[in-house]
Amino acid sequence: MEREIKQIRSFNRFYTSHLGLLNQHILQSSYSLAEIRVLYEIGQRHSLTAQELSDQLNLDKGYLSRIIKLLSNRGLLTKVASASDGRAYDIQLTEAGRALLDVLQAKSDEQIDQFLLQLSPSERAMVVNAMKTIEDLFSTNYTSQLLAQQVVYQEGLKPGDIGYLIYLHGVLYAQEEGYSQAFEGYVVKTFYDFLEHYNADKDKIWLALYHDQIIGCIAIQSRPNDEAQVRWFLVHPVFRGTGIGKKLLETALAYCTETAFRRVYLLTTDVQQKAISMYKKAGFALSTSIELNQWGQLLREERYDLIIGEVSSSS
Amino acid sequence: MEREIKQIRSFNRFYTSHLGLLNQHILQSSYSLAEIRVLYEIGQRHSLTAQELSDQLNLDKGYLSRIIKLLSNRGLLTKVASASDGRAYDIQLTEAGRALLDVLQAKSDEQIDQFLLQLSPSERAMVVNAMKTIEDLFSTNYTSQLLAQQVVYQEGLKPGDIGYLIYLHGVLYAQEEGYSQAFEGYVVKTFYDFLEHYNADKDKIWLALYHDQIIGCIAIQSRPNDEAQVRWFLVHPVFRGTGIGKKLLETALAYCTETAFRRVYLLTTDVQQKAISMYKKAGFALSTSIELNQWGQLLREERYDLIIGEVSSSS
DNA sequence: AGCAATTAGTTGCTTTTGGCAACTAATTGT
DNA sequence: ACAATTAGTTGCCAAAAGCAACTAATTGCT
Repeated sequence: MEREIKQIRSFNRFYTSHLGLLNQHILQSSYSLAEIRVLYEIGQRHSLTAQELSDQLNLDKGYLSRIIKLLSNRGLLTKVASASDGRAYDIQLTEAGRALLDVLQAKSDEQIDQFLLQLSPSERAMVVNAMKTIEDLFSTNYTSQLLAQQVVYQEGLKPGDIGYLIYLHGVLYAQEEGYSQAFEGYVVKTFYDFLEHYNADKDKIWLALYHDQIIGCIAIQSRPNDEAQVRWFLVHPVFRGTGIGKKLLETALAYCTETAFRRVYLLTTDVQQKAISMYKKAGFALSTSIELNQWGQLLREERYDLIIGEVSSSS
Repeated sequence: MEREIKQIRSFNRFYTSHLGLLNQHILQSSYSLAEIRVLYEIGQRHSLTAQELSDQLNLDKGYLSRIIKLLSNRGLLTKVASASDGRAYDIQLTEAGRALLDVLQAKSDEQIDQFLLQLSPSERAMVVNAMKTIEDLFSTNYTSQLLAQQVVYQEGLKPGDIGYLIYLHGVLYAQEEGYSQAFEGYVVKTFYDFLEHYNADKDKIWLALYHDQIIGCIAIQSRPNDEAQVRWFLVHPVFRGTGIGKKLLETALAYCTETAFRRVYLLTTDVQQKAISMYKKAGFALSTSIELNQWGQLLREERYDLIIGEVSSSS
């Protein structure tokens, strides 16, 4: 936690100075930062009262009153007596105000553009994704359900995906279950096996992506005798409980049905209760289990099986 | 690009208001924002001159001079005549200044803490990573040389490292050489092989880390007959040309010498000219080469060998 | 309905903030 | 060695911003 606070503090200082640079062009215009913020806010929200502005921008109402008077004198905005409150005014931009705002915005956009040009497309994507992440997580009305709405599903792999999946397994299982480094080696082995015997007609992998980042995964690996194994079923903790796991599992099982696998099985450990309950809901039943001392833990490895066709659709 | 600019503009407004909220407690103290920023900057960088402060914080030197005088009068900082420049002063915090800064920082930390408590550990990690990314890519002194000064070297692996290394190989070789997805599968295989025959006494891997992120790597895999193979030699493009590759290679070869390997070899392709020139500088010589149609490219795979003891130290 | 309390907005007054230019003294480049 | 540059200071001034007293409309309460 200490380290995280330090990082955030550092970022705040960094971005303060960055925003300062961005706003320099405004300081060179004949308007103050506060004036521009007022213009901007009105532009954003069509019509509002001085009170709302003062709340939103944290400006003293006396100061704000003068700013509004000045902007009004210059013909950038109009005050219309409020219909519902005789004390208040609805403030709106005039055409001139809108035009000025557009010019200022274009200038600021140009600076952003200038900066973006120095980056490669993938670096740009990184920046934008990082900003989205921060905005999403900082916004007070945040729920993981909201994040989940932006998740995209995709079948198949692009370069880097396998590595990232191994990374996720290594990091998350270490963090959550205390698995040792050896577990990641095991994951490498399973992927090696998958790729070695890869059959494009039968083997499939699906990813759940949030802003191009993998946050969920499931795969079907074909086995002899029309059997199939579910592998690498994983949902990033932030996104759990939002239906992403369910969706992935459904996708994979639907595929098994249509591809005429006779039986689907999977291996898991007893610590994965959340996943196990999803398996059971989907019709899987425990078939065998063994004690293993593995990955720095004493674990019970369980095998679950599902006979296709026998599923009692319980959704 | 248009979409990206819009996203960034939105983030800037969002974070402006966020920072405004964070800074409110400072405005309630008896110091101005500028004064606090000065204190903060001095606290961060132990000792600096007014000039450096002015550059860093974008403050007018006249204004800054007065701020420094005021803070000095209040006993928060001291001016020591610079040893190297008779015009300049080294500015440092006094104990009182440090104490004040600590109090202010504690207040701001408390706010950040309050916010972080609402997030899960992995959400916190997401925020911190996103901030790091932005900071890295935005830093105006985005010269890799400067970034490289913050790079830390480390021997051995922690959970997630192998996956991340595979990820880096997959992404970078696809981006830079156009290698197909199959290349990443090959990397998985090499890691599988490494882990399968892992011998803690002989096999080693070194990482170069920037803010805990892997940006460079090299490994030594022991082979029969006192031979060793150099593997996964990689430096993230942003950090190339900063001596990180050289340092990694030197570390690995020094290890080979002291571990009494007789011969070191490595496999590479002719497109890796930058790496090859480093190998040659280190004493490696081309031994064999074959044409391969692999990973979506027509490549010449080359083997380089170095007989230990025969090295003509050319550094 | 009537009256006290509250609220939206304005204005006068004041302090603080911060920019600019002229100045001193030390340093650098040629 | 001397012009040009640089670090830092100071005087001067305008813009920015806070505070309190004020008007006029609204709300709440009995």
